[in-house]
Amino acid sequence: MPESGPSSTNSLRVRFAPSPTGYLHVGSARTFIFNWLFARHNSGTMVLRLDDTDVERNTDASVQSIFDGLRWLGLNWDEEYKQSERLALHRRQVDDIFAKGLAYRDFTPAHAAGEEPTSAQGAWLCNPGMRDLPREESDRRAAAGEPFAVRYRVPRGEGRTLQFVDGVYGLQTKLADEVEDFALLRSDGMPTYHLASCVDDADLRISHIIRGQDHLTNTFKHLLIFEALGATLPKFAHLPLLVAPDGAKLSKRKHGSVVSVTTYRDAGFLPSAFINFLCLLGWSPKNDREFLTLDELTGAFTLEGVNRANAVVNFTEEDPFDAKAVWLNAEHIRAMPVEELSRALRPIFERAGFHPSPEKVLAVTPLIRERIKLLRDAVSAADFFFVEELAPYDAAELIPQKGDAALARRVLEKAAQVLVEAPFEHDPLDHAMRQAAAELNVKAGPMFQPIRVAVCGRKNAPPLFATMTVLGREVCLERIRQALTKLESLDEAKSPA
RNA sequence: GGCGCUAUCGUCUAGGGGUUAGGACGUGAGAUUCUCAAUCUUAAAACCCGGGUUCGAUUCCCGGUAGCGCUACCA
Repeated sequence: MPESGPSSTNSLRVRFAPSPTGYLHVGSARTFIFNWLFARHNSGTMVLRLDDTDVERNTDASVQSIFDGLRWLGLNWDEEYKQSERLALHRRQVDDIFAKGLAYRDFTPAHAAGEEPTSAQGAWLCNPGMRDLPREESDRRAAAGEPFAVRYRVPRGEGRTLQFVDGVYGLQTKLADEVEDFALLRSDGMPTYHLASCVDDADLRISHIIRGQDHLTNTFKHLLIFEALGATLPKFAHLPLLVAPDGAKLSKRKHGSVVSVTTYRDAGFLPSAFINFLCLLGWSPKNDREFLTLDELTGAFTLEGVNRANAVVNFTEEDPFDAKAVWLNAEHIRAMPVEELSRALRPIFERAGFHPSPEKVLAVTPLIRERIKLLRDAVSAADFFFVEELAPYDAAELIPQKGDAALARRVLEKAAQVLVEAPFEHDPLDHAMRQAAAELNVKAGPMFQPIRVAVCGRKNAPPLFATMTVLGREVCLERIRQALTKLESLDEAKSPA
């Protein structure tokens, strides 16, 4: 369909515009993901723009953390901008709007953040004294160096209706008379969010603005700015908000690190699972599917599938992660090729202080992959494969529920005998051990439990023969010997009593 | 306060004028198994309230209520 040059692709362009005032939080991540999905689904362009006009609150650490989060997600973007580098354009456009008479200077001193606005009782719309200040006086005061903000002169008393069709929420209308004279430029010369955002969206030819629903009503102001700019209006689509179980908007301040993307990363979520989970919050493929790969999500994503009600991320004090996110992560882990999963697991083990060879990790991976929900679970699921010396455990664990220490000893002694000779491969081991059980006239359960505890140091572990195969003959025999010693000490402790 | 948005199991959601209101997570029970896990079967669990419209509303309309958002020289 493109008729001209090589660079001429689709004109569909979306942007993700975080402001670097904290780490990347899950709501922002979802907005990013939806934009990305929309762009890729439609072969459009994804723009990343740092909305950093709030000098006071922006930090480099935050910029870093946002990039960390985005990089982890693994979704790329095509173009990158920083608003702070585009100030000249913003100011020029403000001058333009002012020159057209669509804005005016407001010399009222700014009130401090958090301070109650002057007329809190009713809706603040404008300060007629400033709005109607004669141009000569305005110019004179400005020339005299008096600080001022520039405000948009919202049409009043004309009964004008502002409207747009939202890609998610449908037709939105509002009376212009109900929109306040919002600021375009602060008295320190910095553009406001509304101005900078619209100027850049127009300049970067953004075709679809997909963002959080908290901007739904701001959009009326943006309509006015685009009009003043003489720019073509992009399409808007607002996303339902992600909220905490108490219904409040997810905030870094109130909910802490559970809303940070890095928390999920560090706990061992797979990016694919995290993305999958976030997509299911406020969007549905409408075919009862829950587990979706990135490709499947890209193929299925449409704005029509986005719903309108806020979605709860169901975390608690005890458990910071939504159970569905955890389940999806387990699903994605199981869907991963063993080779790939083992590669993902290596750094986890390293960080925990284990340094197994890649081959060993590869051998262990299939044994634990159905037993872990988060990557970090692998440490507690597999530690006994890597330690030189088993962590101390209660000798009583060696005794099967229906049995006594004597039985445990008989079983372990028999096992020690058999294992000296038995080939260390799964099926032959299985065969040999079952035969040993038959000879002892012991059932599988009571037979294998003492051995499992001896070899793994705990009752719950992966299947015994596969585990022993990975551990190897020497380690198994040594641990069984140690278990027998433990049993003796148990007897000694008991007998004098 | 003003303006706006929203409302289906605990949570995420499907659906839509007549359905046993579907799925998933989680929870309970059972099956399987050398333990755990995985897997399978199964159970409990929802249309915010009140009016209309209609032969019939959970679905459409209006009102109420509740929640959320915006109402900054924050974004």
